[in-house]
Amino acid sequence: MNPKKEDRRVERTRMLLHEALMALILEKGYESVTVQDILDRANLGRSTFYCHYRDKDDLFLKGFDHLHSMLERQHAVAQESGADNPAGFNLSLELFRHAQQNYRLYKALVGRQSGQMLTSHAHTLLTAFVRTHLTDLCTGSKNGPASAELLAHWLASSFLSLLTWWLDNNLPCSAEEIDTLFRKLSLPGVESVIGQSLSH
Amino acid sequence: MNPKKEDRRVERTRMLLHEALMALILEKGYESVTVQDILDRANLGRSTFYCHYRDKDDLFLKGFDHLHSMLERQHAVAQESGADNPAGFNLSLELFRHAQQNYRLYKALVGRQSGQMLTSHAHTLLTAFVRTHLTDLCTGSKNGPASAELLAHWLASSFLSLLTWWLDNNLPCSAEEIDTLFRKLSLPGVESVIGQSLSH
DNA sequence: TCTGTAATGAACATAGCGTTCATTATTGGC
DNA sequence: GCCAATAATGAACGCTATGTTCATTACAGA
Repeated sequence: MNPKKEDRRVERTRMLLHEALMALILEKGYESVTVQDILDRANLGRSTFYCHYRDKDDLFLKGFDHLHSMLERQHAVAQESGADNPAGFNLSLELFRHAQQNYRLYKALVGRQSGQMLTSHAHTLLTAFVRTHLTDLCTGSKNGPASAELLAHWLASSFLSLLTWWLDNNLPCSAEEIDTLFRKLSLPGVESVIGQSLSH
Repeated sequence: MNPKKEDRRVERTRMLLHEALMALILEKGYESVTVQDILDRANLGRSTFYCHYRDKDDLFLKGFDHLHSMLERQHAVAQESGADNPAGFNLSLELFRHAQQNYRLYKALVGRQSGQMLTSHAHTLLTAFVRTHLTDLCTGSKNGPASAELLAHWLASSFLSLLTWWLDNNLPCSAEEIDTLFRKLSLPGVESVIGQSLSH
């Protein structure tokens, strides 16, 4: 019953699959990786894969939950460091830097060649994260049809748009510069809609 | 040699295929429409399809070029009506209205359920269109790494983000309202980056 | 050592794609 | 109205990839 005592073969197998997928993503891009590719790379049997995961997306997303943890951690940090940064926007620079450090992986995942799956998932995570931070800012302001939901959706799109451009153009500027650009492009719009100045 | 004198069976066949695809998109969404579905609906043979088009995307995009024509026409109108609207942004309202009129189709095409293909194509078209209008605004301004290319990319993303949200939420407000929102969100950012005020 | 559980992998069923080719239908030119 | 050129047909095929089944084997832990 103790999960730790669960057969460690399981954990090992899952790790093998995940690592094989990651390596293949770097080589071919997510979309063109096939289940058979993963199996060959990990030296595992076909049925083994389907014992653990429903399909390729499932394998990837299960391993991708660490981004969610990362967002949560960032959330906690933002909370304790007080309101020196508004609406969790400080996350953007961290993400740009992380993308810079893991350039090839990010490009394979979120670049033009990648598919819908990941971008869509990342958008969902980002939107959810930003929304929680925006809710307080939006309540009480006469923003008409502009809900926190809409703003979060738009901000996530704005961020991913710049990230994609940055990666597809092979990092033509530093993470700090692209982050500055992101803020200069996005924050004025948010301010003008919620009618409230955000400290920057 | 006169293209008009080309066998009119060709034109008819292509129209049948295109209409079948459109009808099916409304029913099942673009991604889940299969070539066989189109064939069954159009009552055409499999080989006939591949005589005319490379694959499903090809069929769709060939028929989709009318949006490109629409953009070109809009371009011409903007040219002759003078510079009363900056940067071709007057296009946005037209597109929102068109989306409202063809609600079900747009939702099937650009909504959450749709795939990458169309969104990506629309993004490319929009980016190209906006870029030509931005080039003059950007030259001569000290915008650092912010190129017209980047701004166009970002603006297209911003527009598509709002369009998607609007459609996925079943048109919670009017086309005019969502367009106003688009401008309020996007234009301040553009102004702050190119350091130049855009009319209203 | 024994026992339950995980891994195996070959075989199968399914689905969709894109091609081929011999045959049939239609059209425009005469 | 007839003919030659061209378009449409559709069944059959090969291919790739998916996801499932099941009897067998390997192994970790008590």
